[in-house]
Amino acid sequence: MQYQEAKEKFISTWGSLGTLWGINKAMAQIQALLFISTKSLSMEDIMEELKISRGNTSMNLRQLMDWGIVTKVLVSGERKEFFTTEKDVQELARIVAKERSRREIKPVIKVLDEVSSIKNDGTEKTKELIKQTKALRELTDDLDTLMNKLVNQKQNWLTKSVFKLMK
Amino acid sequence: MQYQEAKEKFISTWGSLGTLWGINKAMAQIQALLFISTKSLSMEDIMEELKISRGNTSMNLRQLMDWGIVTKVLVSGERKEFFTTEKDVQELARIVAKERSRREIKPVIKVLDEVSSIKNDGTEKTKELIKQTKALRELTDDLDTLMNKLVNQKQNWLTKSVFKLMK
DNA sequence: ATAAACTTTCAATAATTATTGAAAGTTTAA
DNA sequence: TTAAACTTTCAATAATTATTGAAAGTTTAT
Repeated sequence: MQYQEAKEKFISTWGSLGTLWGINKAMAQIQALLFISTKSLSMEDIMEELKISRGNTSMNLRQLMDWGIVTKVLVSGERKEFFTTEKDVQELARIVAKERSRREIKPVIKVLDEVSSIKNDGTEKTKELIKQTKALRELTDDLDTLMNKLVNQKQNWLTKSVFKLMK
Repeated sequence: MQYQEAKEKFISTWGSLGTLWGINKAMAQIQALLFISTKSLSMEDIMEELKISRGNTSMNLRQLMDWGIVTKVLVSGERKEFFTTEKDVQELARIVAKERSRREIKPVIKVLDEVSSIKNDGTEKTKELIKQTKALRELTDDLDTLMNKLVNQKQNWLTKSVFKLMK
């Protein structure tokens, strides 16, 4: 496999994996392209490489910047904007975990709290609803906490003590 | 908030959260309905509660059974089939984690391996591609391993030692 | 063997989500 | 101030994904 093929394979795989970390295909592909690029890229560069429209590129770059994954870089002597992504995978994971927690998990916990605190009228079905939503709330909360803790250990978090402990 | 409202809120929230654990809306809603139900339900029951068609119900129930989340139960004296879901949240998490690892994460690791093992022709861009896909491969693999380990600790895995260690 | 009771399949359709491209908006240089 | 260079916006459209419903298939009771 040569460079070009490998690059395309990486970009398309990472793109379709986007759903796993909660973002859309174009967004993931732009990030993937920047991730393996040795220099920052302009909108023009990205459009050309990924064969997507200007509008699409603009919107998805903005979203990536909202997530804090991509940043603008000023290239002296150039008028147009250039973009780069966080290059450290662990920092990337930290950002993604934090954002998903904030955007998706926290709101769900809130709803589960509301649902599990309805008045217990003593009926079987009400008891079951309360019991099960409470259990789910706790699990979701635990997973969220764990994820954030893991991911906030900036140095070697995975390969160090936690990991060994669990052998 | 009364029972009916709480129930609907739970089902719709859990349904839209489906993407977070990688399944579609109807599938997640069926699972949610079964999860808070005190007895097993027939296809008819599910169709009626969720206002979805017979075909949709049938297909999504089959998928849930493929995942190993839902099982048929035989109700004596009844000809039609009844369904129930795993009621223990931790066991549920275990199943979901295992399936997602198998269906999504493992295949990605395979591609990252292929890409990162291309011939190093010494150019900057090739070195970058190899370096970054290797880093991503390791992170993905570590997260996958960790997830599986966590989730295979059947008893109190979250609230016990791991959790305390990370305080 | 037959028919009633039930489930599955799948082509058609609907709903949702992503993408385009051109007009409007903004910034910079002269 | 003007105009060129660039970015953003958003209505229209395309692509994708989910859902329906009726025909085909299966199982069970008699």
